[in-house]
Amino acid sequence: MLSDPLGFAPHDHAHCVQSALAEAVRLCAERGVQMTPVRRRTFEILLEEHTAMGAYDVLARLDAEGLGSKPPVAYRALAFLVDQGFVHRIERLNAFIACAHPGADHNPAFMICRTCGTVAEAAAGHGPLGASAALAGFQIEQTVIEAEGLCPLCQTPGTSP
Amino acid sequence: MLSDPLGFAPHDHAHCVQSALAEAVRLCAERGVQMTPVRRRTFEILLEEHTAMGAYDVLARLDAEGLGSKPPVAYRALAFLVDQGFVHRIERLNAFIACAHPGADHNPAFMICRTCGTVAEAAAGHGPLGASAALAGFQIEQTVIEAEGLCPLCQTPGTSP
DNA sequence: ATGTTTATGTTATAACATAACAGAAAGTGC
DNA sequence: GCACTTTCTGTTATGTTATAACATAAACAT
Repeated sequence: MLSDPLGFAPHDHAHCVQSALAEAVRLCAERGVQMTPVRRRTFEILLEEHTAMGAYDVLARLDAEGLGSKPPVAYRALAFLVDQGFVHRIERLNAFIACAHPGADHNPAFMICRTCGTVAEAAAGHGPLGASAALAGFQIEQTVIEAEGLCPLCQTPGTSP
Repeated sequence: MLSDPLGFAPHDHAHCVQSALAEAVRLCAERGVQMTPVRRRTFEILLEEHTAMGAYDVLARLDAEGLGSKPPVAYRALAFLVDQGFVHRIERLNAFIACAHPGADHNPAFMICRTCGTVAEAAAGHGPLGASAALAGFQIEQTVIEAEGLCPLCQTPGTSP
């Protein structure tokens, strides 16, 4: 139940929040960067929600807790978390999601359910682009790999989460 | 010179504009949809520029030609062209680019140069997600595969296009 | 010719994002 | 500790991307 590489299965959520946060704190110390209250809380919000959230949704939560009410507050915290690899940006949704594997090697791919909005993270290399890019002489630095479709639950009508 | 699957090499541009447009017109007739003046001109602009353009950039061009000055005009034309597979949306850039292979089977991947902004289209299946998705029971409908990095020219300083 | 579908024009606003600068807090060297 | 530097936060203002909603017009079908 704790191992959930595919993301659509249920899991021990309280545990994954705690361990991801602890790991992030550890990595920050290791890297000499600061896990400040705003950053920490932003990460916690994303971990707790366990779904992709827009920057303004995160901001609303921060605001409710007195941690900042203006867009740059949320965008800065999110940028930090993305830089550190604790959070990923989902381009397709203009949204952010807590990383399922903080600290691990990173070139994530995402599966986005168009019905329920669930986003699951999967591992990916640089995908099929590796070969094309090598041929073209293109030097890949980052890849965005996102699939949209139907999650297992939403494929059988009436069972959407 | 006419065959340019990788996109970074030079090619006969006037020819590719004409043939892509003719092919699109043919496909519209075949599909019973209308290639109206706004849609046609929008496609031509993207073909001529041969680069990823924001919706508002396209709109500025349409406006200059008296074809429409309000955002929905551009967004509607672009949505139509994307639906028909004549144009692709580059999520990473919030931009649109004319398709290099109109009518062909489609699950394109893109290589985006962060220095010069050139975008090249490559073929891709559903990428590495096919396997993960199958395992997870996720039904893929569409994929976004975009790589950001340095194109061949921009890797050697001083030679950026 | 009349009704139906499809496309365009326009207003207004929503949603997403950042530049730029002022002030506060944390870390550094002495 | 104190001065200095770097980093983070607060705020104003604005820029950029995108769509809902409704009115008008053009194309198509019978």
